[in-house]
Amino acid sequence: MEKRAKHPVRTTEKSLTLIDELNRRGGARITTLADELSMGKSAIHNHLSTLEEHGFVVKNGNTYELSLRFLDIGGQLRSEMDVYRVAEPQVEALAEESGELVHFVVEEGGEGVYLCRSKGDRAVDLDTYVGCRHPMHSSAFGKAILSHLPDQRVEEIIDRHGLPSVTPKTITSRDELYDALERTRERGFAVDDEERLEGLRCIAAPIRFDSEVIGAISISAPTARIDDDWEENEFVEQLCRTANVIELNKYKV
Amino acid sequence: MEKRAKHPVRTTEKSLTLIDELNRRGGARITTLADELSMGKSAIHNHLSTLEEHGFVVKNGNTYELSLRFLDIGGQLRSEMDVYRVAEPQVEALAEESGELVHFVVEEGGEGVYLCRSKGDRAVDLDTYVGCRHPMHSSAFGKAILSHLPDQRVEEIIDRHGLPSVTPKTITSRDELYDALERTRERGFAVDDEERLEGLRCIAAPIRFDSEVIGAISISAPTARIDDDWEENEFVEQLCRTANVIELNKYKV
DNA sequence: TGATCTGTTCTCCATATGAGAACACTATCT
DNA sequence: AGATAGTGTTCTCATATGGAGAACAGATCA
Repeated sequence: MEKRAKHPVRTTEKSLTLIDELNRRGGARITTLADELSMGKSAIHNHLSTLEEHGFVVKNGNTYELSLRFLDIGGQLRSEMDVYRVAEPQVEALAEESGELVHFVVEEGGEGVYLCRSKGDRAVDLDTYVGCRHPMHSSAFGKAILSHLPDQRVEEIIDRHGLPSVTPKTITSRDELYDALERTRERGFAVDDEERLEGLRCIAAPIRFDSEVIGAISISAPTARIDDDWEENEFVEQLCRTANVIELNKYKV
Repeated sequence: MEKRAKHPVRTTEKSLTLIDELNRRGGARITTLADELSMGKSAIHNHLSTLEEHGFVVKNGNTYELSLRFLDIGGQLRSEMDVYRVAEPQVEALAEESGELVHFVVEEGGEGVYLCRSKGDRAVDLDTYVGCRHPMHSSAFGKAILSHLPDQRVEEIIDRHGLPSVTPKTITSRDELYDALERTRERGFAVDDEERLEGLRCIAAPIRFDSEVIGAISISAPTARIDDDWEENEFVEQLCRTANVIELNKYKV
């Protein structure tokens, strides 16, 4: 259900395309961008100097880069979310207790967005970063969240993003996904058994408030350290207890 | 030395103004924005739906808000900085060791940008967040960085941002500032004695690489817990040792 | 049910955009 | 050093396009 703007502002779209391209390349020169995007040099120059004047772009020599203004805005958005403030210390505590990699994730636009990340002392070093996005169907946190969204939302999300496969075990059909969500609801937590990265298992618990999901917390570890007899798993208790603490603390805010 | 674009793209400026306004208000409706910015409703509608289509804005009911896309871009910028990757674990370690609030900051556009923040177990709760910006002259980290920048850069920064006062003790003249920078160079670390917030003292050490400053690390605590006989201060050794570790680890990247 | 808020769509003209050419630098080569 | 080939920047003007304003469509309320 991609929404198309009826009257898109083409000039703004050009600026946003430049931002995307700078983001992708980690900075670029005017000529490079002109070649790549087949726009005139003067146009690019005008856009970039406008973005620079407003602090969204910085110029190092002749290379333009996105500025930390994005981190400012993003950080502000995050710090204003009640659930983040409550979850952040708990994520750290769980990372320390479990020794593994712990994330806190919320959903936006049908994708999962990592808001917190904390590494325990033997944690694997995934290439996630605060703010990065990941599809819902191929992750434990995604299934934890989806399992408490109305079916209609789930459909919208699938329609929008599809069910792209990233490993041989990724769920790629609607039926499989709905089965997995059903099992997640029964168990109270979601699992990802190498569906997102081979050699990696994750478990995730939803964070609910007033019977609405507002995020999920997850533990990621090598297959060797997470037993796939889920009910017996030592991390499950730690995870669910932490999720519960976050839910309860949320009431105090 | 504010750079004015010779041929600003006015349409882009309008979109950026909207982003600023949404940022300031934490979301707004079309009518509100139209009244506040004295633009037509249709114009605002076109801009916002364009921004939404490109994922920079999300619509909740009739309220438009900035999306976590900003956190994505900002987080990516941060995670790609070598110095961040090296500093982050050290900031956590220093927070744990000192028990206080520790920040890692870099300079951009003449301001300090917080890249890391970690709280020790008795840390004060400042309203800083990852990505937030603060003037250089009224902070320990700022003076730590300025003290290793060429005078010409320091002048540019003062010209651009002035020396605004935030407490009675804030440095407000160039002479005072240059004296403070001189003392900082002699000591090897910078101090802020209630110059930024009454009741708060900070110490900061520059992080240098190839004789260039690339950031600073700081400890903040209530005046009662930081002795103003700086040379005797227990935190100084912890701080400078950590700064040194970061500088050395940076070579390995 | 009608009144009064919203947001959305449409049309059309004043206006801002950007291609392209000319210019000004800077670096590199001979 | 002087020539050459890259840059980024400025300028102009024909034309695409942005947005005011009006009309429309939903929502919310009395």
